[in-house]
Amino acid sequence: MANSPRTGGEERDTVITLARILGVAASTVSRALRGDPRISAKTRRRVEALAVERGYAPNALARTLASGRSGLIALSLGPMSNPFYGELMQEAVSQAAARGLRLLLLHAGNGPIEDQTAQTLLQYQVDGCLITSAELSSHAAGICAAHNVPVVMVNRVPRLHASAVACDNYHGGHALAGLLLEAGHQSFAIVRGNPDSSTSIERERGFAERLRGHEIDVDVRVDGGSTYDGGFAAGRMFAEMPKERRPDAIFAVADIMAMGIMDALRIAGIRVPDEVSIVGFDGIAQGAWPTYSITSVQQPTAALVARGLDLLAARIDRPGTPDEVVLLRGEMVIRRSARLSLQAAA
Amino acid sequence: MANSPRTGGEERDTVITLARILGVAASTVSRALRGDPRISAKTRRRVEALAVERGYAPNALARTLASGRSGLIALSLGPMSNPFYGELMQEAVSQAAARGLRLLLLHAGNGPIEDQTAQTLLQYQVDGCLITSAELSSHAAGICAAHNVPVVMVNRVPRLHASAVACDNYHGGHALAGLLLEAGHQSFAIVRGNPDSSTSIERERGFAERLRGHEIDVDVRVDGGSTYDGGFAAGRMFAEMPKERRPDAIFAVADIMAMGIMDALRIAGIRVPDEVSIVGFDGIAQGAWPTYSITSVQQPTAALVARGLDLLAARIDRPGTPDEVVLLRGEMVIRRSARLSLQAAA
DNA sequence: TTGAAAGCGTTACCAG
DNA sequence: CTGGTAACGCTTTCAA
Repeated sequence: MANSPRTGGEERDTVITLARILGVAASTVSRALRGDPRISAKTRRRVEALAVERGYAPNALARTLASGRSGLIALSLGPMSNPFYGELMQEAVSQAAARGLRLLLLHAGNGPIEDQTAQTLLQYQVDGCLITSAELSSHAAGICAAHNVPVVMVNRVPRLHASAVACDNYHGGHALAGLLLEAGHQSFAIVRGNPDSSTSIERERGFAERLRGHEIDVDVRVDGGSTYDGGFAAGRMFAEMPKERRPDAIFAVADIMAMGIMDALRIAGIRVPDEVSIVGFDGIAQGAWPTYSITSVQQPTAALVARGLDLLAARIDRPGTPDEVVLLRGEMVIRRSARLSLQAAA
Repeated sequence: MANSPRTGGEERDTVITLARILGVAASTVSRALRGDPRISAKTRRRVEALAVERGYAPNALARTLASGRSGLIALSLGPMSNPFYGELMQEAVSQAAARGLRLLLLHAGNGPIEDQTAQTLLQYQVDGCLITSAELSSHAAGICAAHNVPVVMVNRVPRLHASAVACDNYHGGHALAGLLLEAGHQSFAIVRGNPDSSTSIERERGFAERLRGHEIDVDVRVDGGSTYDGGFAAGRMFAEMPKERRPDAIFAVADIMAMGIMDALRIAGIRVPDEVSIVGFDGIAQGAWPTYSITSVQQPTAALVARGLDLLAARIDRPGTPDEVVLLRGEMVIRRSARLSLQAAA
């Protein structure tokens, strides 16, 4: 006798329990419960009724062992200090549940996913990985590839083989630059996030190229590390510049940095958008707070997650399916942190 | 042949693979890998060496099936719009990993945990549940109890049978009231969170009782729903009150609401702390931002999670272990949103 | 100290 | 349409 389940609790029902009660085979119960079309409607109803009556829940682990499918998706999240990841997570939890998938939380925070963590992927037989931002170590990525565990990156386009869903960052940056140009801005700054993430790079590229189309260069480029503090530091730097040399429009590649910048400027007594226009990216809820009211590009969070799960499902169901990169356009949200016309200029 | 693992990937090693290579029994490999003392040091070394060499990872699911222990902890989180839960989550992920446990994400957001979700607990044989805020439906709680799945609530003291770890909310509220009294405040308001959560109730009670000790009553009580928007609405209400009738000290039972209140007051041109003192609770990172700088009680997040996992571990290892409620004191963090002395009063 | 075999709960295959 | 049986990968009991 191998198993000694939790002492005290009543023994759980199994397919065999149900089968015995109904006088059918265990395999019949199993098939009926999964809606196998070969089972007669009558038998199916009897089985289902009994299952409900007794509160039977199939053992997902045993099922995995037998079928090779766990219904588990590994989830890795970026640092929670950026509310964007929290929003993404909530979306992921509810959408996964709706599809009958469970999320196994692998990692949250800065820094790469440790190799040791990658073991978990195998140990728990996850059907796939959903990775937002954080980089998978190449070793871990190798493990996934070797064992055919599909990987989908959300909000980042991968260097390594993996599928991805991201906002069309280039397009968003492009659009924001357009908005600022129309408002008659002359000198521009960019506050970068993580300087080697595709997200930051593409947003910057879209922005800069739109300016170049007007023969304008970005005057200042600073790294803000995708954090509030980084934004705040950048904001202080702008505040300390002599007014003539200070850019009159700033693009923070993440709203969370825009918030830091705005706070630093406010403390320095510099008025937004009267003296400086600020635009951000992500469309996090906090950006809509009245004290910030950030003009931004809203990430299509729900769609990002939905398409991410689609890609995962496709590669789970048809292992050969090639990698795919999906870009979704975000919507520009115009609020009050950037001025809209020349008249309003100082 | 039941199983058809992922097509394409090399077949994974199993205890049997290793056993065959070494010319020993599978049970020997199993025992050696788990450090069973009965295995000779020499055999153990050989097994370990081979396991490392081949990157062998035991199948956690098969292990669960045989042993009854999954190493899985179900995690349920409150709404991510309150950064406190994000902080708690990061802490939970890293501490769980350090203990060799994995987190299965059950739920995140407002609203109770659905009954259907509770099925997951059984299906995946979780060893225990860590629940922050959100209420477990009584049906779900019943399921846990019947199957002896230990439940620990973090940041909330349960009505139902379950263990709990929380900040000493009463004490925190008490301390904050003391601070405001010392500063010479005369009239007080409380902005409640979720009016029937133990968290909100205890914070309010501690605060009010300290005032009562000085024969002072709380003048205004409003519900803020533990959200920024709720705080903002409350702040607007305060701003609209005639100055003579306006409380000169406000206790928001959550920092996130304090932020909303402060923004509303700032917009109305009311100066903090010169005209009104604000204190919050939780000690979230955003509260330290220079534009807010909230005087608050810092929750001992890391300790909360650590003790929570301790309680869970205890009940997993010794199923009979009785429920326990642990209260941890938070530290008061004095910043600039509340004035400190009479002089500073308007 | 080690081996052999049974069993965990499910699904898949092959008969009927 | 349904039943029987083997198999998934591991742990555990029992025997040696």
